[in-house]
Amino acid sequence: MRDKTSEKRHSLRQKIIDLAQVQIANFGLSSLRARDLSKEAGCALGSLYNMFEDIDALVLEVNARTLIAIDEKMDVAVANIPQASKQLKALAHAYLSFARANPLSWRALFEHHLPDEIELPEWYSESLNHLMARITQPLAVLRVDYSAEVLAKRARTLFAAVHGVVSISLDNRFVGLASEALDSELDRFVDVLLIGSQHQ
Amino acid sequence: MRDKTSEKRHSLRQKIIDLAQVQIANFGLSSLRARDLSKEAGCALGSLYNMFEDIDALVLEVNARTLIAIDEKMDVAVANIPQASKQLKALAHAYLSFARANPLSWRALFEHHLPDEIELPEWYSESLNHLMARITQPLAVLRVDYSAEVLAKRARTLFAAVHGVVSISLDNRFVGLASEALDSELDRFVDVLLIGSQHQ
DNA sequence: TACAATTTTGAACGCAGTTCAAAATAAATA
DNA sequence: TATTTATTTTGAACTGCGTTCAAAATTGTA
Repeated sequence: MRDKTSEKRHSLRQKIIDLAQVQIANFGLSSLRARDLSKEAGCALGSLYNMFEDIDALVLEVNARTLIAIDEKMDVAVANIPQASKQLKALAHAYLSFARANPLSWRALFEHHLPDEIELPEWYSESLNHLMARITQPLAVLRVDYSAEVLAKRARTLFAAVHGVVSISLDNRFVGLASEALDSELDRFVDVLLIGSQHQ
Repeated sequence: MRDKTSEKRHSLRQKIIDLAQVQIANFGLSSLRARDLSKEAGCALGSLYNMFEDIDALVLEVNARTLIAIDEKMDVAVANIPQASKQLKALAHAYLSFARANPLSWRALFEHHLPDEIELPEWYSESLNHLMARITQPLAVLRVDYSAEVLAKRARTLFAAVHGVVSISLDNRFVGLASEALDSELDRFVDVLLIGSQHQ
């Protein structure tokens, strides 16, 4: 009967992650409540803390899924594109497109901060690295002169820049670019980066 | 005696903003506590809510000061630089330098989110616009062909990109660029943007 | 000085994450 | 199968926080 028990545990755990994911997607990270989740999952409040160290740990699970979802979109985006520069553009647009389609899940990735001293779990960092590798690949083709080390730096800088543009545009703190304008602005931006990098 | 009262009110208000500013600078936005502040300020808990609508309003005051401080650093940074492209680089470095010197205050600017529906007060938006104008100015010199509208878009995109690079580098979520490497990486990055923009 | 208006106060409220002793359930043993 | 032991689940209770508001203190006025 051990299987039955641990199976139930596992399926409840998944159910809770599912529910948290939906909640974050629909109402944002700040709307997540331990009590709501346990009620929806049909378990006791304390059971949540049997499944997860704390709410942060649960959020990490949801964010990991978001990272995977972004990665999958990126995978599809570059699938039939042979040219490396076009691949990079496609990646940027896929990122924007995901952020637009899933703004609250996407924002949760960056809103969520672990308390100081606490490190990200390795499996989470690996997801991040995997995402970064998506960028490294086409960049390596464009800049065969880059060492692995430089390549890694440039890939992260490139990601950071695109992320910044998407981020500030979708946050409505700064008076916004109209949403339609954002596509062409991002397109042009990646062009500028590529051209600049080539002429450097 | 009316003057005495409103003067005291005003100085208590300033004192509370001062205290909140120090607290955020030293221990981050998430360490701010209404009870701590009132204790340190030597007033009752309720008095805080006579001075500020809520804690968000207080945070906005602190963030406004941070924006002003950034603006001042930028002002100094470009003071003796005639060349527009060098000014833009100097602005980027001033931004990085401020973020590095005041990481928690700087992070509070972006960590803090008002609840949905609630708009930023106009005086705050104006500070943001003022900061943006710092970038618009040299960019206008470099690209006299830009209309005012395009100029505004490009300035914001430029800011967003630089912010993204600084942001992701200082957040320790992504495996970090060594701090020394960041300066030269940012320098090169702005070069790429400028060169790319010129050749576009 | 007596009264009215204003300001300050801090106990109390609601809500949220987290804990943990007790209850329920499952496993092991006789 | 009946009994004991181990494991898991439970939810009331604890703590900490932002916020409120009736009462107290203070200030202004007649």
